[in-house]
Amino acid sequence: MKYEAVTIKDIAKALGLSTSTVSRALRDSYEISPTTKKQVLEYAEQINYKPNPIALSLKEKRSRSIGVIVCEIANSFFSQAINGIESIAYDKGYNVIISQSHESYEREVIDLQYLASRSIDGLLISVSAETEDFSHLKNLHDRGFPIVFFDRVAESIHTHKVIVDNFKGAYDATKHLLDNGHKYIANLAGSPHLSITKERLAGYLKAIEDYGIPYDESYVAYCLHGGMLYEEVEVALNKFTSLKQIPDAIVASADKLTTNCLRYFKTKGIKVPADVALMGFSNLDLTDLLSPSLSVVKQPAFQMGQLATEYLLQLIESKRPVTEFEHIVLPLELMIRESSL
Amino acid sequence: MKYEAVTIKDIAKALGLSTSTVSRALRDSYEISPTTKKQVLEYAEQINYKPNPIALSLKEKRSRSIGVIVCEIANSFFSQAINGIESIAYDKGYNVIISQSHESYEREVIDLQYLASRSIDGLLISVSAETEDFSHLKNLHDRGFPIVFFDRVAESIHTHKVIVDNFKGAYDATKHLLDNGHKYIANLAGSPHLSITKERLAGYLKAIEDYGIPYDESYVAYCLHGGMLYEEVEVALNKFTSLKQIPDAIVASADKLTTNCLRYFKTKGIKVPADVALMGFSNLDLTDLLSPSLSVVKQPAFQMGQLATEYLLQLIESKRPVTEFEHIVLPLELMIRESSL
DNA sequence: TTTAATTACGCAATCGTTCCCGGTATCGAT
DNA sequence: ATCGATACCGGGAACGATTGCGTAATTAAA
Repeated sequence: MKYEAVTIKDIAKALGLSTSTVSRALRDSYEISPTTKKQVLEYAEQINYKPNPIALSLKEKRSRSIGVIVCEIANSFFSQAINGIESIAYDKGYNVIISQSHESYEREVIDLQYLASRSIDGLLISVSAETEDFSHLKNLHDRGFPIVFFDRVAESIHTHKVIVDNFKGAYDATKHLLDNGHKYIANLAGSPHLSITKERLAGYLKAIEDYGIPYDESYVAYCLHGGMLYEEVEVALNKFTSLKQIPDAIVASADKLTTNCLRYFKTKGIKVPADVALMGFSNLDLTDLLSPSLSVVKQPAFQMGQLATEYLLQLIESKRPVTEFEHIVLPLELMIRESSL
Repeated sequence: MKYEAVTIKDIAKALGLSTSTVSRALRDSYEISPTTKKQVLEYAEQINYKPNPIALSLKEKRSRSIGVIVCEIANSFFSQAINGIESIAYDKGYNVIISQSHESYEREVIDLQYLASRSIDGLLISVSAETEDFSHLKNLHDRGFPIVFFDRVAESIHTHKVIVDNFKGAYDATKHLLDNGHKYIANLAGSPHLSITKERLAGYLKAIEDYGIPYDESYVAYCLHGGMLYEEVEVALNKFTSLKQIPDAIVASADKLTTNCLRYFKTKGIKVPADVALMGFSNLDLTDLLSPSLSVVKQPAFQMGQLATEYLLQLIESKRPVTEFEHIVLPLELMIRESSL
């Protein structure tokens, strides 16, 4: 079933004018007499004329829409970031087209192809947990396509990036556990390919080093899907709990990692923080209602989305190639509650 | 900074052919010789030619993208529904453009205008809590624009609708509390304008009626923003707790209502379910980890998104006007846990 | 009264693609 | 040798809007 919309031609025909005149009248050009303008404007209003954005896109070679690729929108960090993205895009008159990679490299590549084939003016992306090869992004970027990374970045691509101080966040979280007397702190890490995983791991390592605790690699476990699958978290935690010296605290490096960790403990009847303390990265807004209430490292997701979008629009609307790129590092917020005591 | 993409003209020029021939070769027309086809295909591949979807949209009068308007994507029900929407849209080669009304009528109208001005082929919408007047949707629908409602529907508009059995969900939830010996059951309701609020309220009322409990209107409180603001929930619960007969159980009729209710009790030191039992509509996937674990009525959000999208695409791709509309009512799932015992 | 300037509008190209018309060339059949 | 058929390809309009340029009509200036 077709939805026929009114065009500038309909107005022109009805009023016995040319399309040029109508177009100019609508744009309030000085070349059109006040009489004609009034006539056109009134008729356009009457028949509810709306300019066709697709025709404009074709002519102006811009669609006024931006693409966003994240792993999952049903993840509080990303839905909050998208809120930030949307708030800026909305103000500037841009559409937002969202795609999910579901942590799959293949899907990310397809999404990118799909979006980049000229229906978007620029891209905001937080790469998938599987992504090791960034050539799909690099190709596009090299051809001048505006891309801004947030949270999970491709280090090898030289463009704007908005991230958080993952090193410090993990360092502070680990330090807090150490200060509370924990000695055997394990790190439940995300995908080893991700920049954030590496940085958070480094922060963790530095903290235990600063406290004179020898590094034991069996205290670090990676989850290739970033904790999206309960099973991978289960495997990792089974590994920890079967060590001869069971960890007395855990730092979980991502949202799903943290909650699935809590689920594991609940299932196994392990008491938090009595048996094991827990502190994780999370942006859920009800971590305070969990049992026990969760100590978390919280990212300024909304602000990250906003900043990334501002930089992207700056790239898109810049007249000439941009060569100076910002590398924004935002602070993280530590929220200490019951689970880490 | 501009991103120049290759067009069919570039291929035509490079190969000394006309654009018509190139176009036909790319679409594998029988009118083109195998030699020419091969040549064109290979060159197109080489220079990474991708057809311009905007030019196609202009010509075909369809954009192959659908709009979605929800109140908040940072709401588990909606993010799950969007996952369902996206899964179908992706399979059928459609883009998804998401807008948020943030429960504001004004914003919903603007979003709709923005989307409907011909950059989308159809719309999926769950109306905002504020929306009483549906004329913005009615106008569009009357002009043949494909719209499908899910969850929060406009009863007066005759089109496909995908909802859940809210009446039964609320009835069963209330019945469960009654069966557990609760007598003074309050209903924390959402916006009185919403269809779901009315249906859920009706289910609640029927249950207490069936159990011979007289209806007392002071046991029902509406939250105009659907619980999005903690303050409105606080006001409602303050009202309940100041009654001479304080409710011994509460049915919360929406996600945010439920969690904010729990937050209120935690803040006030009210024990759940010892002091007051709680049962609410929620799609959070960690209600089992809350303190206490939450009894919920859960909606098949993903499936709702999928179904709504299938019906929308059916409308969009139908050759002639559709006059028979589906009114899908899906069952709800009751998950009994600690908070309602 | 003639000329120059101003006003107000139309024509046509453009964006990238498709598709309806043609057209030419080659071949086989008569 | 002529005709018809087939194979193959190009020209140009169209989608909806913008815009540079041309021009008629009107007005002002000389």
